Amino acid sequence: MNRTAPREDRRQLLLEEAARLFDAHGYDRTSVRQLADAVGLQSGSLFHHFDSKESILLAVLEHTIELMIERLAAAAAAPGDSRQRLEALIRAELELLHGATRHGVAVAFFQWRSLSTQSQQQILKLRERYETIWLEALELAHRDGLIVTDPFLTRRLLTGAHGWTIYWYRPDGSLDLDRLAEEVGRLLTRQ
Amino acid sequence: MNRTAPREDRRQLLLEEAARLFDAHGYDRTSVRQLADAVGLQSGSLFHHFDSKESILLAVLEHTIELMIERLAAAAAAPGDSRQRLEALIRAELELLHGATRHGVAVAFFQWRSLSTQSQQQILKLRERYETIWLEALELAHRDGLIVTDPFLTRRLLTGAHGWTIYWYRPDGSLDLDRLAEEVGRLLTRQ
DNA sequence: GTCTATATTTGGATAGAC
DNA sequence: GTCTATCCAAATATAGAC
Repeated sequence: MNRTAPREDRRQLLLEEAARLFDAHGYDRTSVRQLADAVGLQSGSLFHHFDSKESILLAVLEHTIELMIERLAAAAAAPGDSRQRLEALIRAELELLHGATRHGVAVAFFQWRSLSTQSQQQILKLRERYETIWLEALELAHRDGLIVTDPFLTRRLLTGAHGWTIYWYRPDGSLDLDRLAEEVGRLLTRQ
Repeated sequence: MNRTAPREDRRQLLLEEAARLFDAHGYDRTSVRQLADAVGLQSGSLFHHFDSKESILLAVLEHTIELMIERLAAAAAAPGDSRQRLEALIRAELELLHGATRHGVAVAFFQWRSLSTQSQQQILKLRERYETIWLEALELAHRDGLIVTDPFLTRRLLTGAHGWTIYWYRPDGSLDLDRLAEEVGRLLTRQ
């Protein structure tokens, strides 16, 4: 059975706890001692697994964005016309932002500035694969007359609108995620 | 002549430089030594003007949000129908984000999490006055059938879309600010 | 009101035993 | 692979002279 090896378990656990802490307090205000505590290690022991604190953030981001690409690609691959595809992507991104993956995704949206310039470039390259999926769907929607603003511009505005939901949207409130996705879709496409 | 006193000049200069540095590097990665350097002081001398590093961030935010309220209120007070008012507010917010006020406004959007919980509450109260102006305009637009999504939801999505422009929009590029504002307006209102 | 000097804490990271 | 112990740098903030 495809059971993860203990070695990978430990690393995976650390990445999850790191995502949670970086999301809750910000990368800069999270100490390596807090990270170590969260996985039941002494701070020095962390450096057996990672070269530096920054490399932990980098690993969180890489892992998270790979996952984002996977989920978004799956949503884009579902059958349907351009409207249905666009709705699927909106729904997928909101699920990434508010489902089980939320901590890592929040970090991906709002903590990348704590990386060195070099690491930022590296992450940007990864992120481009994610954005390409979006752009293809938006260009299709544009050709079909579903959206009238430029796809590139539309995506950038949408990125901000979606990312910001982290700061106000609670899926257990009166507006459920399906409904939010629907409203975003209405706003984006012909009303 | 209403000339600012030297005492106020110094404080004002520090707030401007602090906004610039906090915007460029983030509050947490800006040291008091850098702040002091930027205004030609030794680090210890800063504490004659401010109680703590956090109180500098708080002062930047208070000053900036007061200014945001002022500008937004002015835009809202201009004559015109609900569509024109909405367009004026969009334009005003984008000017705040990309004009001379941009550093402070960027800090207001993305650095508030570095404040203590108490200070965050304080800033939130101030910010509510800003948001009230938006909500009134959006409710008007909603009554006139200009927008169909809930005004409150619309504002939250718009906040994110606008704030995120910090990370990609450059007013000296091919898309000027008037044009961007126009596109945002198109997206928001009936297309 | 600014300086110099420094107290004090905390942070990331390393060394070497086990 | 983890622990203990600790190094070292950097940070915020303070004290007291000028």
